[in-house]
Amino acid sequence: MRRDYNGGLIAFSRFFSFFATKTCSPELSINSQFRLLCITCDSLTTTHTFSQLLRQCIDERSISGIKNIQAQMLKSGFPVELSGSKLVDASLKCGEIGYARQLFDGMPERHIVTWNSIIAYYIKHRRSKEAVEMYRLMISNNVLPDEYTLSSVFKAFSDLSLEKEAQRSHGLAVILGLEVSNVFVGSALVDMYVKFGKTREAKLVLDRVEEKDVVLITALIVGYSQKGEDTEAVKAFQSMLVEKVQPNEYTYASVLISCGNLKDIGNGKLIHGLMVKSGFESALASQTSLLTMYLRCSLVDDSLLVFKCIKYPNQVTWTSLISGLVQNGREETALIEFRKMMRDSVKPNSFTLSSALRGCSNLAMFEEGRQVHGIVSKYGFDRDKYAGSGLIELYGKCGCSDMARLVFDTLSEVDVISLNTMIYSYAQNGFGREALELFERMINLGLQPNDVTVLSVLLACNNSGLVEEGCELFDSFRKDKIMLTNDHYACMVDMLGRAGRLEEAEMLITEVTNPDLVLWRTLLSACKVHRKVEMAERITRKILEIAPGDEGTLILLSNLYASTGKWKRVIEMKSKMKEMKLKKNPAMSWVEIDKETHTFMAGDLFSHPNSEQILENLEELIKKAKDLGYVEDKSCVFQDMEETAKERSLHQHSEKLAIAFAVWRNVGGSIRILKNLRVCVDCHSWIKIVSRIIKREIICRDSKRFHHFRDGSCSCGDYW
DNA sequence: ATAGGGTTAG
Repeated sequence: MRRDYNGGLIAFSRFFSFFATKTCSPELSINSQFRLLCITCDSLTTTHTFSQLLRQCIDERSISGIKNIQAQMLKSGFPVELSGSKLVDASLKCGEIGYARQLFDGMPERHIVTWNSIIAYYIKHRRSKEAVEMYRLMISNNVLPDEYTLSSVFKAFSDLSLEKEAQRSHGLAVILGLEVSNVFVGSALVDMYVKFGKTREAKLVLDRVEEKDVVLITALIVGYSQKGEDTEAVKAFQSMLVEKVQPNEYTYASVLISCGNLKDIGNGKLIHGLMVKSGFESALASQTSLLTMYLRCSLVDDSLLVFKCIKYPNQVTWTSLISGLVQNGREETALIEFRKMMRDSVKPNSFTLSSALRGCSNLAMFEEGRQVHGIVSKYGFDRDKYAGSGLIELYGKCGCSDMARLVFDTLSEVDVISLNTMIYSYAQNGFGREALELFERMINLGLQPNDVTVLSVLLACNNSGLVEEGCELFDSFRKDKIMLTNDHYACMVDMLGRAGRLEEAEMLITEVTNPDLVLWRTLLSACKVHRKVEMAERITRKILEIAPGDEGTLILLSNLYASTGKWKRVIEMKSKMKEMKLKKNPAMSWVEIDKETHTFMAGDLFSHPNSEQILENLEELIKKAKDLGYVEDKSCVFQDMEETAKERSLHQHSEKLAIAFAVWRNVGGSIRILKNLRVCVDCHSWIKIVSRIIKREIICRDSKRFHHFRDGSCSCGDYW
C-alpha cells in the first residue's frame, strides 16, 4: 500500500516541477503547488517530496514558499531536526540569512550540517565576525567541528587576524586528524598561514597533507609569491610538476608573477609554453600574469603581443598593462592604452588611475593630467589615497603646489605616503615652511616617518635655504636612529656646500661608510659655486679614484676653470675629454602649448618652424629686459670666446628660446618650461625680469627643482 | 545536504 502512495507522490512531484517551470510568477506557482498538496495528499508527504519542493523554492528564490513548506512539515509531523536543516539550507540558498538565523535560533537540536551551512554563508559573504561568533557558539554548545567547519572557518581567522584562536583551532584539526587526511582543511590552513605572512608554517602544513592537490600547492605558491619569496614559489611549482600534479590557471597566474619579480625570463618563457600546452592560454587570470611577467622583465613588445591575444581584458588586465608601460618608461603608450580602456567602457579603479597619473607626471603633462583628474572625479576617487597621491605628485611636478594641496586636503585618510608625497611636492617647489608644517603634523598624528619623509624634509630645507632648520632636523634624525642613506647625506652636503660651509660638508662625507659618486660630485659642485679651485681639484682626484674618467666630474671641473677665467686649463680638459670621446648633454627646454610639446635646443635657432617669430620676440624681450636693468652674466659661459660671442651664446640658451616662443603664441595663464639641466644664473635673472614685463607667471622645472617667476622675483629666493 | 587557491597601485 505504502509503496503505492509513494509512487503517487513522485508522480505529483513531477507534475509540480512541470507546473512550476511553466508558470510565469514564481510566488504563485509554488503557492499553488501548496494548495494542491494540502488538498490532495495531506498526510502522505515524504522526504523526497519536501526536497523536491524546496529545490523549487531555491530556484525561484521564494522565501514565502519555504515558509509554506515549513508549515506543512510541521503539520505532517516531519522530524524537526531534519526539517530544520533542510529549511535553513534552503533559506541560505535564497540569500535569506535573516530567516535562516531565525529558524536556526529556534531549533532545539541542530545538525552539524546546519552549523556548517550558516558558517559557510557568513564566510562567503565576508562576514567573518559573525562566522567566528557562530563557530564559538558551536564549540560552547559542545558540537565538535568537522572538516567542513574547519575548512571554512580558517578564512575568517586570517581575515580578522585572530592568530591565537587560529592556532587553537589548528590544534583541534590536528587532534581530529583532519590536517593530514582532508585536503580541504589542509588548503584552508595553508591559505590562512599565508595570509598571516607565515609561509614557513604553511609549508609545514602542506608537507603533512597526505594527498596533495592543485589547490593546496597553489595556495602555497601564492603565499611565496605575495611575500616576495619568489625563488621558493618557482621551486614549489617545479616540485609540483615532478609530483605530477597538473597546474591550473590559478597556479600559472601566481608563479608567473614570481618569475616577473625575479626577472627570470628563462623560466617565464618555459612556463608560458606549459600554459599553452595545457590549454590555459586563454584563461584571463594567467594571461594577465603573463602580461605582467613580460612587463616586469622589460620585454614590452612581448607583453603587447600577449595583450593583443586577450579577447576581453578586464579592469585588472588593463591596469597591469598601463602600470607596466609606465614602469618601462613608455608613458605615451600607456596613456593611449588608458584612453582605449575608457573607450571600451572598462571602469578604472584606483590602481589604474594612479598609474595613468604617474605616466602624466613623469612627463609633466599638465593638460593630459588635468583630464585624468576629471576622470578621477567622475568615478568618485577624489578622496582615495592612491589616486590622490598620483594627483599630488602630478601637480607637484607641474609646479602647482596649491592644486596639490587642495587634493591633499580632500583625502579621506591621511597616511605616511600621502603626507610624503605632499611634503615632497612642497620641497621641489621651494615651499620649505609648508613642508615643515606638514612634517610636524605627521609627528603629531603619531605616524612614523620613513626614509622618503626624511629625504623630502631635508630637500625642503635645502630648496628654501632653511640651513639651520635642516641641520637641526638632520641631527635629530641621526639620534632617532632612522636609517640614513647616501641620498640623505647628499642632500645635506648640498645644503651645507651651497651655504659655503664646505669643510662641514666634507666632514659629513667622511661619516658615510660607502660614499658614492653622487655624494662627492655634490661637494664638487659646491666648490664650483664658491669658486674653490684647490678644493675642487683635490675632490676631483678623489672621485677619479672611484670612477676613472667620470664625465660629470670632468665637466664640473672644466666649468669651474671657465668661470674663474682659467681658460688654459679649460682647453686642456676639453681635449682630454675629446680623447675620451665624452661629450656634453645638449641643453634642452620643452614647453607645452595647446597640448603640443615644443622642443628647443641651446644654440639651435633654425629647426623650429616659427624660428623667425621666435627670434623677433626674443630680441624684443632682451631689449626690454636691458631697459629694466638686465646685464648678461658672462661667468655662465664656459668657453673662451669674444665678449660679444659670449653674449650671443647666452642669448641662445634653450629656455630663452622656449619663453620667446610661448610669448609669441600668447597663451593664457602661466608659462611652463621644462629643462633637462639646471637653470643658469644669467637665464634666472633674465626670466625674473621677463615675468615682470609680460605680467605672467613663468614656471620652470629644471633637473632639480621648480622656479616660480612672478613679478620680477623667483620662489627660490635666488638660492638654488 | 555543508568546504579550499589568482592577476593591478602611491
